[in-house]
Amino acid sequence: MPNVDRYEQIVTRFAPNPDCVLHLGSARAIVLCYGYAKMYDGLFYLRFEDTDPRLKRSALQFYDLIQEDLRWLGCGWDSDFIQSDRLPIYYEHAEMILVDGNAYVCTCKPGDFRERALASHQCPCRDLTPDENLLRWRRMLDGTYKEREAIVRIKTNLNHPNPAVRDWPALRIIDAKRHPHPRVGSKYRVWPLYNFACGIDDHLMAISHIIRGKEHLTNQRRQEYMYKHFGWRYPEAIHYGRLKIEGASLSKSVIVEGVKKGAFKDWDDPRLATFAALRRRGISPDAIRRLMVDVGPKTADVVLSWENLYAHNRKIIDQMANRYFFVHNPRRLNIKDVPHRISAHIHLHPDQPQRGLRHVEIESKKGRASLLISNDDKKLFQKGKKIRLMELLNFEIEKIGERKIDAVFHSQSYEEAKKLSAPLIHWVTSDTGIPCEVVMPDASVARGIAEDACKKLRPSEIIQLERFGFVRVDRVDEKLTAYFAHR
RNA sequence: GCUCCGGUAGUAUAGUCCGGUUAAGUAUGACGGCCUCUCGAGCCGCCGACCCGGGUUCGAAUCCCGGCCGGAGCACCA
Repeated sequence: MPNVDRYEQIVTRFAPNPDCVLHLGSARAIVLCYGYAKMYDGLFYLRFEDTDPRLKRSALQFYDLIQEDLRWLGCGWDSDFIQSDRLPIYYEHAEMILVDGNAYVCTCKPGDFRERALASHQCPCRDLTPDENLLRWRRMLDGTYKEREAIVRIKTNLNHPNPAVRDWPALRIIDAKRHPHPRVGSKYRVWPLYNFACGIDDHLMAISHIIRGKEHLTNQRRQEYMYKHFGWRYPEAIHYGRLKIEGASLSKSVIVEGVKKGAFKDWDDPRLATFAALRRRGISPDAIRRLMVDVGPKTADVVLSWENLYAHNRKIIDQMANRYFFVHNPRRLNIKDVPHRISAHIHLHPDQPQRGLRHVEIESKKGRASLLISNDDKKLFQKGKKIRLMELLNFEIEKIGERKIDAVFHSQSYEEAKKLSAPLIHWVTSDTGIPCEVVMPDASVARGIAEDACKKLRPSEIIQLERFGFVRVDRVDEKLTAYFAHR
C-alpha cells in the first residue's frame, strides 16, 4: 500500500449504502480494507452512507444484514458510523465553507446550470457574498426553498477538463414529508450528497487509505477541491476495477428488483452471488477472502470464474466435510444369491479414519438383497456388467427393467472388484435412509435418498455426498434439505 | 461526443515504476498418467499468454507514439 509511513495510524473504511445486502462485488473493498488495516496494525471502520432518502433509499433491514455479512466474512470493524446521524456535522461544514466564500447556494434551474458549466461559464449565484449565501442557506433549511429550487455548490475550476467536476453539488433539498428517511424520518430537509458527506467524513475520521471502485475516480477530483478549501490533505486513494463473475449479476438494482418481483426467492437465492447465498451454499468466508487477495487492487476489470472460488473452497472444506451416500434419482436394484448378511463400516472421511465410521447392514432375505442406486449411473447398466457397491459387494447385472434392475451376487472383496476392474458406485439399502433434496446453484432441486446416518446431521454442517458433490446441510426433519456448493 | 483508466495463457494473478541473469513465474482449469473402495483429496507430467503496428535501444511485456478493444465518469445517486 502506498505511503504507509506518512501516517501515524493506518485507517480504512468500508462505506456501503444500506440499500441492498452485500455481494461478491463488495468483497474486494472489504477484504482489502480490512486486510490492510490489520496488516499495519491499524483501524477498520464501517460507515453507512445513507444520505439519499429519495432515489437510493436505504432500508432498515440492510443495516443489520450488512453487519451480519461482515461478521460472517470475518472482517469485524473497530468503529461504526451512520451518516444520517451526522447531519449537524455536515451543516456545520456547509456554513463554514459558505462563510469562506468557497461555496455558494445556487438557485439556477439544473438545466441552466449544466448548460453554463458545459461552456465553462459561471452562474450568477457564484458571486454572491457570504452573507447572501448564508441567508439562502437558512432558506434551504427553513423550507422557503422547495426541492430543486436551491443547492449548495462547491467552487472549483470552471475550466476543469471534465465538466462534471465544475462547481459540483454538495447539499440538496429533499421533501422530507414525501421522502422520509428510514432512520431519522422527516427530521431533515437538506441532505448532503456523496462527495460532501464522504469527503468530510474521510477527513474527520482520519482515514489514511481509501480503497474503492474506479467509478469514484472523478469523485476524488471533485473532493480534492473541497479539501483544498478546508486546508485538508486528501488520503491515499486506490481505485480498483469492476468485478464480475460468470453468470451472476452483481448489480444491486438487479438483485433488489429480482427479490422484490420474486424472480429470486430471497437474498440468499442460490443464483445470486450475495454473501447470504454463498453462505447458504457452504462457501467458506476464507475462500472469498483468498480469492480477493488473489485478485488484488488493480484497476483492470476482472471477470471471475466460479471455478476459482470453488477451488479455494474445496481446499478448505475437503478437510472438514464428512462423507455420506446420497442416491440421486433412485433406481431399485435387486441382488440374488447373496450368501449371508453383510455389514459395511465406512469411514466418515477417507483420509481421517479417526473421525469414525458409519455402519450399514444389508439383510439377505433368502439370499435376496434390495438396494437403491442412482440413475445417474445408467451408462453402467448393461446386461452382464460387473459393478461394485462401494464397501459392500460386487454384483453382475442380469436384467434391466423399467423400474428395477435384477442382478446376481458376484463376490464381496474389493480386490476382486479391482481384478474385474468393476466401476465403483454408491448405494443406499431399501427401506432405510432419509428423503433428500439438494438445491442446485440454478435453484433446481435434485431429489433422492440419503443414507441413514444423515438423519443425525445438523444444519450448517458441510458434507460431501460422495460422487455427487459438496453441500451444506440446510434443514433436517422428515427430509434432508441441502444446498449444493460444488463438486 | 467529452474526460479519465486499463489491456499478460480458458480464468485470476506476478513481472511493468528503476528496460537485459525468466522468450515470462504462480494458482486454477483442460488433457494424460500414478495413487485412492468417491467423479473428492494427494502426486507426476503436459497444454496454454505479454492486443496490434511503428519508434527509441546492442536489447522492450517493461519507455514513447498511433491504432484497436474493454471499462468508468459526464446526476440535486452512492
